[in-house]
Amino acid sequence: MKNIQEAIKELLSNAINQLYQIDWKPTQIVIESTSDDFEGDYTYVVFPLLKISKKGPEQTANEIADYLRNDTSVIASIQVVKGFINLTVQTAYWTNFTSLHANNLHFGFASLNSKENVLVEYSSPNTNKPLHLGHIRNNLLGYSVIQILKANGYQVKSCNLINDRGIHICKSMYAWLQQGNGETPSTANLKGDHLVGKYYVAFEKQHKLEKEALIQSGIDEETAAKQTKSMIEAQELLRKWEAGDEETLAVWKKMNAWVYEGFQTTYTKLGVTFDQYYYESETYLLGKELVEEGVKNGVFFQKENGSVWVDLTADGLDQKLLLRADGTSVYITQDMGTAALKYSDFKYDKSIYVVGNEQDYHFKVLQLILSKMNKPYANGIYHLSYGMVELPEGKMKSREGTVVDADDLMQDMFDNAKQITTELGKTAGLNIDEQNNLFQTIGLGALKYYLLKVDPKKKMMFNPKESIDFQGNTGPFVQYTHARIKSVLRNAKDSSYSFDTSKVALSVFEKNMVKGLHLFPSIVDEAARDLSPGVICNYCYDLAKLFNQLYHEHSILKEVNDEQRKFRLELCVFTAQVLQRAGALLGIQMPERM
RNA sequence: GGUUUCGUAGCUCAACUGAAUAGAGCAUCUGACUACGGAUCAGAAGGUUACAGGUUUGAAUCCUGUCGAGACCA
Repeated sequence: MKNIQEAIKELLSNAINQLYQIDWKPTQIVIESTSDDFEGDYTYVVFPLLKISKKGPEQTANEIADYLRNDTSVIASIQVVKGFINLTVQTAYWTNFTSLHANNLHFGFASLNSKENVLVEYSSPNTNKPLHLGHIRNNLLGYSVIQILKANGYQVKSCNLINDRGIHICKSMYAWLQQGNGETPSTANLKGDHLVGKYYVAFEKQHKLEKEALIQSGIDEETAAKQTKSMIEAQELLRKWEAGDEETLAVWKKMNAWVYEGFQTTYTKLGVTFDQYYYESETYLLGKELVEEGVKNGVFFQKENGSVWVDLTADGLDQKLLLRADGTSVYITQDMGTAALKYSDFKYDKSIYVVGNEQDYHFKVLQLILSKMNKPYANGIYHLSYGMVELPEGKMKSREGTVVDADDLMQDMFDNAKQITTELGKTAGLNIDEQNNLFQTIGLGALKYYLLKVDPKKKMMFNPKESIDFQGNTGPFVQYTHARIKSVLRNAKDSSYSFDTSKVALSVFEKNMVKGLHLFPSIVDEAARDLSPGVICNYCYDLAKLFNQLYHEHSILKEVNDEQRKFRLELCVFTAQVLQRAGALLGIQMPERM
């Protein structure tokens, strides 16, 4: 069966070309869904055509409508309102469509691995403190984008570049060595990442006290910050680390191992996974050869003191340092090297970096440099730049303790789900494991939906004092609808739901439902084009809402007309199937009951 | 100082990339069947899309300026 939009565009282009002696391809025609206030399924707006028709909007619309009325195989009726042609599709198209795809578990998805190779880097945490709300947004976004791309046929691999070295981890190490008394996650009864984070905070506290003392003694703040005992010692640890000092390396390995264990627990709870891990301790020296290569080719230039720069002023940016006078590299140098490494590992066509929008400038520079060097992987680099999660007081700051911890938040969501579910008396018949599973599914569903429904590019607000809703435009609303459908299906007596497509009448509600389902493929496509899980969220909500409206207006199981009842049951199957698979694109599970 | 992103209902977010009366949820108020699940459904109220110009048959959307917020680069 031909896609209905394509068929309509073809009819329209035929009509327009015949009437006005031009040659418009069907692909040039734009149609849209008819607004709810008017009768019809699809609408063509004639205004762009007026210069060619040399007639008024209504007259032009009527001419086209009259032409289209000759062929009723696809279009049942046409209404013209001012410059808008509203087309109503034959009912049989919708009933056939339902019967054809209700049980099609690939509906809306492209065939597997039919498109380019994509590498998605996401999460990329530092190892000196636990994950927070910002990381959750990153992780969910990365995971969901991967599922969306896979559904569109891309071959996708994921990676996580862990920032496991540098001054930040040395700070935690110093504080632990000073004050830790050999404390471990098990003796402290604390997740490893939280334990290390505790010492990071302890370091900052001590550093602040020492700094204030120095300022009291007349030293300016900037120098004071560098000259505290704790900072000097942490820098010393970093030097030892770089020199390969065994004792330092042992502490570093031990504390990082604690962190990884903690991270893994959080990742598992969130449901995210990675095909490959990169560690900065192994990649931070990369990129220097690329800098040399660039100097040789004249893409970069060297200043008298030996430092290497690239001049991006012609591209509207500044001159950018690539290698310091003492030969040490900067962030961008490493990232150049890592890009090369990733390319040799994955031979990607596209490399997506899920990183916050505070690094927009950085990625612009990275891509520009690599394309100036004519690297084959330069054009494939794409920075999926997402907005920060803000609190009512502003940005989260670990130093000021205004951080929403990832594990705490997930626990809160679990507790809320438990409380609400119990209050509603929906735990009957479930054993403890099943209950905990359910609370987890609902709590995480609410959290994931909440974070993913917002356009990734936009910053978003989170108020810890107002708990995330379970009603209205939320994850649990969609989950509830799915559970409700499953309940209806459990109670159904019919052995088969196949129906005669010509013997079914469509009410407004039934038709809206079918049209909603019909949209799914284009939604999956749009979500990949925009790399936006929010598109999927909004769709799930709309679809669930359509079902609930249908459910209220029509009885399904008690419908006496056999064909109509089976048709509605098939709609149930179809809707549950689409909700379940759309949810999977978001990492949200759809429970059988809740 | 330069670059850049953003500003939509009291709050949190939409708006198919320029179309018909700018839509949802939360919060507030009102209502719903002895029905297959009320975490639901129906309704009311809430808007000069920050402001001022411009382009267009048509602007929240594109252009210019102003104000405000954030981020980044010295």
